[in-house]
Amino acid sequence: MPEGPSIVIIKEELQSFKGKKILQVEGNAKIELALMENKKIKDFKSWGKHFLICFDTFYLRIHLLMFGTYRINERKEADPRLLLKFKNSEFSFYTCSIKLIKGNPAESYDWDADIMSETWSHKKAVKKINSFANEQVCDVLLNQDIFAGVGNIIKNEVLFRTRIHPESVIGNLPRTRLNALVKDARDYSLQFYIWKKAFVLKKNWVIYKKLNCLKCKSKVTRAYCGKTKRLTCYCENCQKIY
DNA sequence: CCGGTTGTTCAGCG
DNA sequence: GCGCTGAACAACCG
Repeated sequence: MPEGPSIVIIKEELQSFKGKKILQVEGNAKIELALMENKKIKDFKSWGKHFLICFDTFYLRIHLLMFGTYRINERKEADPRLLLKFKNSEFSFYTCSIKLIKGNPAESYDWDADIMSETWSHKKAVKKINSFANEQVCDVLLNQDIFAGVGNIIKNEVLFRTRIHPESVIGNLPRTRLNALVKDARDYSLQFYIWKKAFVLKKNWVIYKKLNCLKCKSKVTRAYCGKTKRLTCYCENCQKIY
């Protein structure tokens, strides 16, 4: 479920609940559920992999982690972490992290760092990346302070699309290559969103979990790269190391 | 059918 | 206090 584009899709699917009054709250989240009863949902927001349910004086921050799921007007068999019931409708979240945070999310996030945001800033991202000169590209792409919403699939695909070896060191990347990387992180995330909505995301993967390189047909290398040690699929032949 | 994983946090250690 | 490692969480897919 959980890379940035998928969170934007959740936000869209829940739009009809905006402004509606919550009649009943259930779930095993370790928060004070009663606080939401008889309150109206002010807004839904997303920042990277965070999904936010906003109320007047607080908001819920939901992170789906690896296995989180949700349902709208239907239930899973498992106990919901959070179930919000309305007059003739409901939605629920499962196996996720939920925090209740006081205040307004507008002030607590760097919105320009969200890869899916209308206000995404390429320039700010480049500036931040330059302070990680000794880090590997595969780690920096997963840094949520720089690329909020980019996950392991987007990382793999972007590195292949830009022909950059995952273990390249930031300080060695020519400026044009760094710009291409940042631009494609944004472009591919928007593409991921379109493909995901059309249920054709997986079939459009070009390197992630592929056996052979689509371009040169050589065997795709699989390794747990960088400090993050996340599965990385890449082509030794087509992706240049800097 | 069982191992791996679209993710993050935290304890424990040197 | 730092960086690093491993555990914990927990469910679905191939």
